Parts: sequence; C-alpha cells; structure tokens
Amino acid sequence: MPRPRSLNPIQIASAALAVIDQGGLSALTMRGVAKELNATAMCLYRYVADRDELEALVVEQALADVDTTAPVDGDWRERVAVLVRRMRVVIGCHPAVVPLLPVHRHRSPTVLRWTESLLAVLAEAGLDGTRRAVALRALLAYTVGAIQLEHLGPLSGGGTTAMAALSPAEFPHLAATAADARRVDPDAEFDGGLEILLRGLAT
Amino acid sequence: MPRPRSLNPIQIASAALAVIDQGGLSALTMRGVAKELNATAMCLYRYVADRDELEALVVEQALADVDTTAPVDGDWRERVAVLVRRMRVVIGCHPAVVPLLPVHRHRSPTVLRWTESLLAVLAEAGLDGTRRAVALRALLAYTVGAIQLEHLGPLSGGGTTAMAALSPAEFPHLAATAADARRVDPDAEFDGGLEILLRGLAT
DNA sequence: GTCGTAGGTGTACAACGTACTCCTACAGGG
DNA sequence: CCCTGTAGGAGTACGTTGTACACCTACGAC
Repeated sequence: MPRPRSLNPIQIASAALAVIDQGGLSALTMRGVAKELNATAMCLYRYVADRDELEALVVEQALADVDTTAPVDGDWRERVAVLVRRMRVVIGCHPAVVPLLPVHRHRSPTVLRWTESLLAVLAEAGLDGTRRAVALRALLAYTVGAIQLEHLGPLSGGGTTAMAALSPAEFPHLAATAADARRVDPDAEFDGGLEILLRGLAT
Repeated sequence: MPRPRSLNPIQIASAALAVIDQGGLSALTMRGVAKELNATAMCLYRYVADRDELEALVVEQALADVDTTAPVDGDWRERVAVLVRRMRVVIGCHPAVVPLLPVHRHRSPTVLRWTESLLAVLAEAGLDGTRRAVALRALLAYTVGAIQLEHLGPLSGGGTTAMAALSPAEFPHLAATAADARRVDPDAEFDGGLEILLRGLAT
C-alpha cells in the first residue's frame, strides 16, 4: 500500500564510503552523503537512526570485500597470517575509515565471520578455552593497533621523520631506531610484528 | 611591558582533562573547557592554536604521570612488561582520552621518553637496527590496540556479551570463545597477550 | 601619569546533527 | 477509472560546534 523506497542501505553505504574515501573522515556528514545520493539530509533518517548508524554502515561496506573464508594452504600460523593480511589489505584501500574501526568493529557481520574463521584456525592449532580467547584478543589488538599506527601514527611518515630528527643526546635509541624504521617498508613491518606474535603463540 | 597572562598551559590541560574525565570525550569543547576556567572560549586561543592542539594538551596531561624511568629489576622481558603496564594503568585512569591517543601519541614528550626507555631495554636484549624497529612497532601496536579494545571495543563488556549470544550454529567458535572471554579479567587478558608477544621476541 | 602592547571579551558566521511539519507519490479498493 | 490512506521525501528551524574579527582594557616601562 505505501509508497516504495527509492534508496536501499547498500546505496547509502556505498555513497557514504565514496564520500569518505574522497574527502576524508571530516567529509562524512549527513548533508554530504545526501548530496552524493541527490537527496536531502533528512531523507537519510528514513534508513538510519542517526549518524552513528551511518558510520557503522560505512565500516561494514569498507570491510565487505574481506575474504572471510578459511584459508586452506599452509600450517596454522600461515593460515592465521593470511586472514590477518586480508583484513589489513582491504582496510588499506579505505584509510579514512580507520578511526571508525575500533568503535564499530563489533557491529560488523564481516568482522564476526572473519573472527569465526580465525578462531577455527586457532582451535586447529590446539588452543581452547581461555588460552584461545587471549590469543584472539592479542591478534585483534595487534591488527587494530598496527593498522592505526600505519595510517594515523605519523600522518604517514612525518612522525617517524620528526623522531629521527630528535636530539641524539636526549633520545639516542629513539633517533637511531626512527632512522632505521624509515627504511622498513610497511608490509615488512606489519608482517614482522605478526610473525613475532605467531612465534609467541607457537610455544 | 605587556599585560601578564592569567592562565598557563598546565591549567588549561588540567581543566580540559577534568572536563573529559567527567563528561566524556563529547564534553571536550572550547566553551566547556573555558567555563571550567571561568574564561571565555576565545580566550583559549591565546594559548592553543586550535582544538587539535587542545586535544594534544589533554593527551600529554593524561599521560604525564606515566613513570618513564627505566625499570631495573628482572630480565629484559620483565622490564618491557613493566613499562608497558605502566602506560596501560595510567591510561586506564582516563578512559575517555583513549580515542585521542592514536592521533596525538607522537606529539607527547611522555610517549617519547617512554619509547626511549623501551628501546633501551630492547637494545640490552640484543635487538638492533631493523629488528629493533619492528619489535618496537609490534609492542606499540599491541599496547595501543589492546587498550582500545579494552575501553572502546564493546562499550566495556556489552559486545562480548552480544557475541556470546550469537547463534552457535552460525558462529560456533565465536560464541564459545566469547563465553570463555567473559571469565577472563582484563589484567590477565592484557598480560596474557603481552606475554605471547614477549615470547615471540625472545626467540 | 602616559602610552603601547598584548590579553580577554563579545559578536558573528558557517556547518553540523536532527526534531518537526508539511507535501506528495504511490498501491490497493471501489 | 478515480479515490484514499499511508509512508517517503523535502523544507524549515534550532541548538551546538569551532573559530575569525573587532573591540576594550589591564598592565609594565618610561
């Protein structure tokens, strides 16, 4: 009986993701997303309760193309690494959503499926109960933290450069390490940290 | 010759921290902080360039009582753990600043001194060059990530509870692990993850 | 006392999220 | 075919935010 809807949540999520990809996090406004859809700001409230829910939609849309199926090749450590890297790669395509991840992570079906796959691998590795819960949180913490450091930490490079320029008298190790760090590419850095974690899990 | 200042950066930082501790991150506004100081919003701009700089001040103030001196007791792994735990405890006293940490971390002198101490311990452990840089980033990523998960993840507990209530048919491992996770206290969880990382660093 | 400088205040504006009100396009019944 | 009830979309408006600008004023040096 009623008038049919002219938008759907996927269109809204896509538009919002486009806005944020193009203009950064500060461009994500109700009015901005509405304009992208040739609609008005208030119209969006027929589909989302508030801005918070719009953010959750963006996060889910950004994560949607993470492959959450269980990897089959390699031992369990390699399979964990594959899952974690898949997540990182996809997030890397939408760096502006990084600040939204910690807040909306637990509402995303993709994150749930991904976590389920991760836990399955950990179970195969012989981890169960509390030890598995701790292992999961450690992997989650590292993943979230590393991705944030990568994208927010130095506003991509500036922070590390600034640290490398610190007085070697006051901060000898920091200045030296920052100089070293500039020569490590982000992939190697991420994988290196992940490997440390996986070595720790294996023993 | 000029009129003397009636405020100083420490007063502003303290007032801002008080505001955010009491009213949460959303209470941190120029007007709100000004009211706390019995001043006007515009007055603050004689001391900080913009809101961003005020946030940096809050972060530094919140972290100010982290003891960044090098621990002396225990082997290097224990000393790393002591430094990391000191940071976590202090941040735990100001949970509302957690979302500001990733953005302003690299501007904080306290973080610089803390990092310097951490690197010194890693150097004693025989790590140098690229390997030390990677180890540091891994520890940083875990620390930042774990603290965020702890304070933002589930709005403290609700998310884990929601996950425990998921359909065991669709998410068997997740539902079980979430149920287990509810019985792990936060300190043990954090220390457990940290220990995994340190074990990985030791080999 | 006088003066110049710099600190504090007041006003104002654009942009934000969103509550409320109205108009109107459409699916079903006659 | 028209008519009608319902729900979608638009418009307006309000309170709050950060902050630019102009003004006033309190104070140290002479």
